[in-house]
Amino acid sequence: MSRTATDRADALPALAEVFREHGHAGASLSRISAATGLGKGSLYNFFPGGKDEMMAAVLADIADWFEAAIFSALELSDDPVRAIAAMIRDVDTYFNSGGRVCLVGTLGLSASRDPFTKSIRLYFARWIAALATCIAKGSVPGNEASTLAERTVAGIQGAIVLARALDDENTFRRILRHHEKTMLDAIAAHRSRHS
Amino acid sequence: MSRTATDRADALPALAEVFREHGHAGASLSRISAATGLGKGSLYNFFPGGKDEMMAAVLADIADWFEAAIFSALELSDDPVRAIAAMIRDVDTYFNSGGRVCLVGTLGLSASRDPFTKSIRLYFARWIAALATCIAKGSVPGNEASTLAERTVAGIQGAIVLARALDDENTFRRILRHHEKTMLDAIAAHRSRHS
DNA sequence: ACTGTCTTGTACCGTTCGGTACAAGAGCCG
DNA sequence: CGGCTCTTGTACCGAACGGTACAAGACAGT
Repeated sequence: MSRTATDRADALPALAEVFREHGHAGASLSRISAATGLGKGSLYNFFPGGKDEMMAAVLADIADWFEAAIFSALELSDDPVRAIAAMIRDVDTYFNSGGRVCLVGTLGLSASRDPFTKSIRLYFARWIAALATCIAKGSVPGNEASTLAERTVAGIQGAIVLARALDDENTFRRILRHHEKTMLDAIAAHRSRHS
Repeated sequence: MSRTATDRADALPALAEVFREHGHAGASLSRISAATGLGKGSLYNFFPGGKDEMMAAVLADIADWFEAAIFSALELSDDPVRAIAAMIRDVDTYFNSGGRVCLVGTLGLSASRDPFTKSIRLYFARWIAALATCIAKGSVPGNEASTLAERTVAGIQGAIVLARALDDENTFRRILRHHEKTMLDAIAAHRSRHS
């Protein structure tokens, strides 16, 4: 008995990968156990609620990471051009240029999303809102900034789907770069009009 | 014993819905049996290869439908503006404004896609190619038409993800309409430059 | 070192899984 | 109506499922 002093937080990354690859239904306890290196005993010690609690913990972890690394940066920066470029770069590395799936997005597509609908909705709503306020700081009118943010987040999700289907990282990066340019162009257009 | 004279083709729509909602892993035989109204005996009579053959049949059916209803129309029409508008309309109804998931896209995201990677890649490559040739017919240069088509298909997939996550049909339609306008604008711009 | 608490491997539970076997029944041809 | 083929419900298989129980073992406090 190793008593690894492992916090449940240490298992979350491996846990997330299993859910990403196999979905909620396909992530069996044996696969989870193999991926995390934890036996059933430890798993149910850390997550008494079973698979659903594991998924909830993973979603919360993802939400925290995005909030800290992306959303707050979008809202707090006073240089929207740099903030947008940083988001695009972070998104590219996080999703591994389309090689890594967005767990929140895929979970939302499946029928087993029911207990997590609120978390899923919040994740995307928060992303769009943060990006919209960032764009709006570049003198872009609010409603235009909102639709632009919405289209960008949707484009990122679509880029993941497409890059995975075509098994081509360049597809992902190409689409990402286009959205970056579109947002920066919008800011540039409204700024020049203001001068 | 009803001897319903049912061809396996009659079961494909219900089969597709089960796979759409629950994915390959989550679509258990009991669920499939309930959704199609066919017992295990009939299912394995029609699909001796089990779940994988069912999925393959569904994918082939989907590919046929898109080829007949969308792809060929994009390529054969000599009026790209009307063809694009028709595609947008058909896509909106087919995906039920984001209420219905794209099976090919979701399958590509999961780890159980392995036996179907070729079908998945073909589906998207075909869609992008057909849309690109249609756009190119509107005097848009080939490479620009290609990236435009790629972004549109990705945008549609992302719109499904987002509309499902936010549970809002308007999100889907809004994004769809934007892509329609973008393509038509590109055609209009290059056409006017030609006159 | 002893003890009590926390952690963990393992055995085990009932259920459901994908898949097979096959007999009973339905439709068709004569 | 008698046989023959095709279809289908049902029983059944071993394996894997999610989850529980619990004893053996590892740590911390004294």
